[in-house]
Amino acid sequence: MNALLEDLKARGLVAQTTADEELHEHLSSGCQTLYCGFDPTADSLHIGSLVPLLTLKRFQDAGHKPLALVGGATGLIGDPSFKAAERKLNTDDVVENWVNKIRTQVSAFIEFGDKENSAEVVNNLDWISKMDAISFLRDVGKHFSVNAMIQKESVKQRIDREGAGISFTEFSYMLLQSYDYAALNKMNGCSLQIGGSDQWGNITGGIDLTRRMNQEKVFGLTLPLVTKADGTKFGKTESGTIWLDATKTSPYAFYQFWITTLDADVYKFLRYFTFLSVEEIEAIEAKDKEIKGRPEGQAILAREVTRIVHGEEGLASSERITEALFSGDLSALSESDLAQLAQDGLPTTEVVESEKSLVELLTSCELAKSNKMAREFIKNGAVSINGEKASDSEMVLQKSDALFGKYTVIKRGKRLFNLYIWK
RNA sequence: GGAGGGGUUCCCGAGUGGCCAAAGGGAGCAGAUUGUAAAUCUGCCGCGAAAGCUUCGGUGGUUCGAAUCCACCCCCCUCCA
Repeated sequence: MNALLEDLKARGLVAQTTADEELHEHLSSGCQTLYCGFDPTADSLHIGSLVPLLTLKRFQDAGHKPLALVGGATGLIGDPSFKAAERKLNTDDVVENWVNKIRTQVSAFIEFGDKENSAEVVNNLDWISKMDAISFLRDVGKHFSVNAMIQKESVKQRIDREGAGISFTEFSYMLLQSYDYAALNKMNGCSLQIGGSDQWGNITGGIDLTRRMNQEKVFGLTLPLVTKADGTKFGKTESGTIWLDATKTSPYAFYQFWITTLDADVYKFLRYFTFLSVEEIEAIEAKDKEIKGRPEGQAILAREVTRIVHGEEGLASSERITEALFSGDLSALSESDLAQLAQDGLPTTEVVESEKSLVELLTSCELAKSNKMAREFIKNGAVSINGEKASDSEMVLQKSDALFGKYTVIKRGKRLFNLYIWK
């Protein structure tokens, strides 16, 4: 039995594996090379990629060599797996730009150097772009049966479902990803591919192709799709996707995302997203069960994950804001506390006028999408100014009323804040 | 290339000339309750203070009036070649 694999299973991180017993042996017989692909579909990865990224690190910590593959080539094609509709193609330079950003991002999660198990980042454009159409069709395509490909669950809905469809471009995606595996096996001796459970079809395709092209037996392991107990989609909030890039989702917003994790999910997420041991997590859970009232799991989860993604500083600033906004009296904050909040990344809006209506203040930032919504929020009693509930929808705020003649903190709903700085 | 079916507000999906800013569901948001949970209940859910304005793939047209009819175009699906 391999300890790493046992730990992954205990964490619920193993959805499927190929040749389970042999994989145990394989991982127990020294440093193995594994890879996981990340396709550039935006200028940043989001928390959906966190599980595979952390899993690469788990393998590295156990002595294996992780390769992070950035899909410079596959990103130009688009993975159809479990996607309801054909996707728009992005241009070369857009994808290239994204590749560079994601390469940097991915690199933060694994360790580089000159050790046997030091990580590497590879780009499949390096080998796929060298291949010509004839070789692709003869050397790769010949190994695939269309009959088998259309049976794959990952493209079924696109083939069976009335109104959907799949282009040859996207249908070919599986061949490219499969070829990646064979190529990495040949070049780097890579013998394990990991990925989300939606990648099962692509991974097994790669395993088959590697056997046929290189006569090598390689393995696959998929990670579970992260789901929430209430059935809603993981990783989205009102303000959209939770990105790993601090300029797209602030460390504070990131921290808040984890704080609001459902009780029913929090211990599972601790297993998935932190490096705390399974025993430690079980102890937290047991303790939370004893005390009634607010559990500690969410805070620990938020702290651990924010630290992993945004470092100690990002965590510290997130905690400062959270502390100030949620457990204190806003009017008790000092001028320097308020300045610090702005510094820490609390959403901030500058006000140049010397007076402005509450409705306008709300719509000038993310707090309200339209005047109508702003009035609705005020009417419902959802808005408070410096901790005081606002009830007059036609209210006008003066600069002179601001805290220290400069700051106004407006809250909408239970947990959305904006700091206004009067100039 | 031929024949047929389809593109509706975030998603699914109803709507075939006025009663349609457009049923229903989901998601989302807000209030009460609470723990910055869950469950439940209530309200909101195109813009506008209102008059009204903009929206049902695109562009034109018919009509007093169009998401609904016509023409052309774009995109998707199915079958045939």
